[in-house]
Parts: sequence; C-alpha cells; structure tokens
Amino acid sequence: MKSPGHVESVVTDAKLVEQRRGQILKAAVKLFSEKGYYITTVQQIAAKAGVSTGLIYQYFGDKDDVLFLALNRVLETYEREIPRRLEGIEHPVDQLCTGLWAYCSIVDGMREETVLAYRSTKSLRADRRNLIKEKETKTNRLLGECLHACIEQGHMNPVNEYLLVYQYVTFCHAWALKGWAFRGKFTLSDYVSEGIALLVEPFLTAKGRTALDSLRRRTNGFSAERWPKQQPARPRARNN
Amino acid sequence: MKSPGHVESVVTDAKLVEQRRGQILKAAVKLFSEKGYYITTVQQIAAKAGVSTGLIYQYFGDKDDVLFLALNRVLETYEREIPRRLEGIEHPVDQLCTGLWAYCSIVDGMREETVLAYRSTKSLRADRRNLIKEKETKTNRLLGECLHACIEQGHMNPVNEYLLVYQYVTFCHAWALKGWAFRGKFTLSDYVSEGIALLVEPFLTAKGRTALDSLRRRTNGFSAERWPKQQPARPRARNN
DNA sequence: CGACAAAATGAATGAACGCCCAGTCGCTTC
DNA sequence: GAAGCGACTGGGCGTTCATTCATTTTGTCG
Repeated sequence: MKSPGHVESVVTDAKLVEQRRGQILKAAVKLFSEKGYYITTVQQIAAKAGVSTGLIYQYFGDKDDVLFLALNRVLETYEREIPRRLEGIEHPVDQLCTGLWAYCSIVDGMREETVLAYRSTKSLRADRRNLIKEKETKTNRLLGECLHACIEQGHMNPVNEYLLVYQYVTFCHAWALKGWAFRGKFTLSDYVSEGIALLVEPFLTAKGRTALDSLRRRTNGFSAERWPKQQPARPRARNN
Repeated sequence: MKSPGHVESVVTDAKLVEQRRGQILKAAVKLFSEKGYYITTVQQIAAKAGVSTGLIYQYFGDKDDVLFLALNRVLETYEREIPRRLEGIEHPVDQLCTGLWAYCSIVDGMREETVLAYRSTKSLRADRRNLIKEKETKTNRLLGECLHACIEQGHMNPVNEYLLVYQYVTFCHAWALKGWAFRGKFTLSDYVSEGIALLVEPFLTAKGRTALDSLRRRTNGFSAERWPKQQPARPRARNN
C-alpha cells in the first residue's frame, strides 16, 4: 500500500524469493492469458505452479501483486532487450529496422505475456496502472528515437512521428494479438519485412533508401537466418 | 444455451423489450468500460439503470447476455453505418478515405463501447466469442474491399493488402483506445487526414494521387466542416 | 540426535455476488 | 369493483474464492 511499485514477501532469502516468484508467475501468466485475471483463481495458480495456495501469500501480498509483477516482467524485458539488440548499430535506418525486428521477435518469444499486458492492464489497481503505462511509453520512445534520427539525418522525409511510432508499436504487438490469423500467412521474418515495406520504406529519402537496400543485401532480404536470432534471455528459466 | 446468438426475455412486449434493454445496456456499457466486466456487479448495473436487479433477469438470461448484446450493438453499428456513409461514392480512393473517416468518426461517437469491444470479447462464452469475431471480420472486409478496388483499378500500387487493412483497422480503433493521448494533440479530422497521409497516400499511383488531391480540394483538406458529419443514428436514444 | 527457525501446507473462514422467487403494483377487462 | 395479468421489486440462498492460520515439513547448527 506504500510505494505502489514494491511487493512484500514474508520469505527473506532473496535467491529463493526470485526462484519461487518466477515459478508462480510462470503459471499465473499462462492462466491469466488463457482465461483472464478474474476467472483465474489463486488455487488454480497454486495447482499449476505445483505449490500450495498458502505459499503464494508468502511471496506476494495479494492477487493484484501477482498480476503486477507479471506485467512488470514483460515490460522490463522489452526495455532491456531492445536496446541490447541495437547495440553497435550506428546507421539510423538500420537501427529503426532492427528495432522493429527486435521488438517483433521479443513479442514472438512472449506471445502470451504480450496479450496479457494488452488485455489486463485495466485490471490492476489504479496507481499501478500508471507505473505500467509509463513503462510502455518508455518502450515506445525507443522506436521513436530511431525514427527521429532517421528524419533528422535526412534518411526519411518529415512525417507525423508521433502517429507513425504508434503504428510501429501496434504493428509489433499485432504479431501476438492477431497471431492466430497472421501465423498461417507469414513467418515472423516475412511479417517484419512486409511491415518495413509498408511503414518504413515509403517515407525514406533517396539516401535512406540506399541504406535500406544495403541492409537488405546484408541481411539477405531480412531472412531470419542472417539476423541476430538471439534468445530473449529470459532470466533463469530452468526447464525446456 | 441453444442458438448462441439469441437472448431470452421473459417480457413479451417487443417494444418494451427494446426500450428496457437499451436502458440497461447503456448503464452496463458505461460500467463495463470503466471498470471491466467482472468487477461490475449486476446490482451496480441495476442501480445505474434505475431498475431492480430482478428486472435485469426479465430481459436477459444472465450476465453474459448483457455483455453479448452490448458488444453486438457496437459491431452492428459499424456494419450498418459504414456502408451508409459510403453510399453514392464511386471513386475507390474516395471510398477508401471516406471509409476511414466514417470508421473513425463512428468510433469517436462510441469511444466507451469501442474500448469495451476491444477489451472484453474474451470475457464472453466461447461460442459467442466467435460470433463477435466474425462480425469484426465483416467490418474489416468493408475497408478491405475499398483498398482492393484502389489497387485493382490502378489507383494504388500493389501492397500487402491483408497487412495494410489491419493497420487501417487499428488506426481507427486507436482513436478510442489511445484517445487520452491523441485527443490533446489532434482533432478528429486532423487525425484522419494525418492517417491518410501515412497509410494511404504513400501507396497511390500518379492516377490515384490526382484523385486524392481532388478529394482534398473538395473537402477542404479534410476539415470536419465539409465532411458529412452525420449523427451515428443510434436507434431510439431518448435523452441527451 | 535434538532443538529451533524458516518454509510450506491446505482446510477453514467470511465476504461478495449471481441468480431466484415470493410478493406488490398498476393496468385492463368484463 | 372484482378478477386477472404482466411488469417489477428486493431480500435472501447457495456458491465461489481470496485470504488466513494452525499445523507439518524441511533444513541447519551445535
């Protein structure tokens, strides 16, 4: 009830807290995203996680805490992984395209979690909803900065950046949200490169187009093989 | 439990059923979209609608029925109003742009309902979820046909239609979903014309561009005044 | 091994809520 | 004005579920 961002735990051993919370959150995310927050009962989470109901209250203050930490993990993954994948890339057009690819492929690795983040933010207590919204905005800014640099440096014609960034974000989320429709029609890398054709390419200057062509050549037409297909590096996922 | 699309009512007078359901749904939509389906109690709906809890069960079989009819109304409004606004418009580019405008302005008139449709479809019983999804698809097809005609008749270069239509749809929905962020920055008609600049204009052929220019001249740069700003014609809304 | 603490259990609790139904009200018919 | 009828009311039943806590298990250290 004090700082909205903190979650109390009765258990003191930090290592154990981390491990147990991971175990419980993994089960919770699956259930929440399948059936929704309110339908899922704490007993179901406990059963799926292989622990007792009481144990959950040793590691979380209440059910809302569970949702909050679940959402928080998703957004922190974005915030951590996207910059990591952009490291060492200098050219703004490369950055933008790689940013889109990174975002989409992280989404791909966390489809359930992404859907959850989309659908369940409103189920959080109001003070926490704002924390989550801020993190969302921070992620958007990552793509926004890439876009801005493209325009600033004359690779792209001036456009309504605000709106276009929003299109980028929904495009990436859509891979999770409408996955049932898209995944039959595209591979992930097709999806990204089609997206780039629709949402990046049309706005490039001649200079920018040259850069995109070069990127395409280097990455073999955005085929997955040549792209850095790193694992999302989920922290300490033990099995599978 | 028989046909998933039908909702039982104890009351026989069809006129009265229509009126009462409207009254109850209006309250329900407001509460559902503010607080979510599961948090909202039937007693709250009753209180807001100014009736007793028992009465709700005279007009709906259960709580799920209330949500279903609420969502159904939203989608039926789209399905009915968009074609109505396209009537008499021949040129495909005009059709597409007017379709986007129509969709956005209907969304604008039903912001709460649109958000509800987005967030709460998963709260429906499974058989009904599909009915709703079908209606959604049908609406998307309206824009899809406009886009297809543009390409077919050489006003637009070939693009990935499937993906672009999806961008159109999310663009229109975004006006309701991210309204808190957008409404400070754009008027609705600014929003639509910026959207057209981003998602239509870049793909036009020379021929198509001429058509768009002409449309812009006729509509005064998409300013709201010159567009057909019809009321959404919500059926029998009495007060305000 | 015994003692103690930390961690884990799961049955019990109590509050909330969907739905029902016995009863009231007001209108129509004869 | 009595009788019948459909609309409407709202208190309460039965269930579900978040949360608690008395108890057991596990692990550690002397």
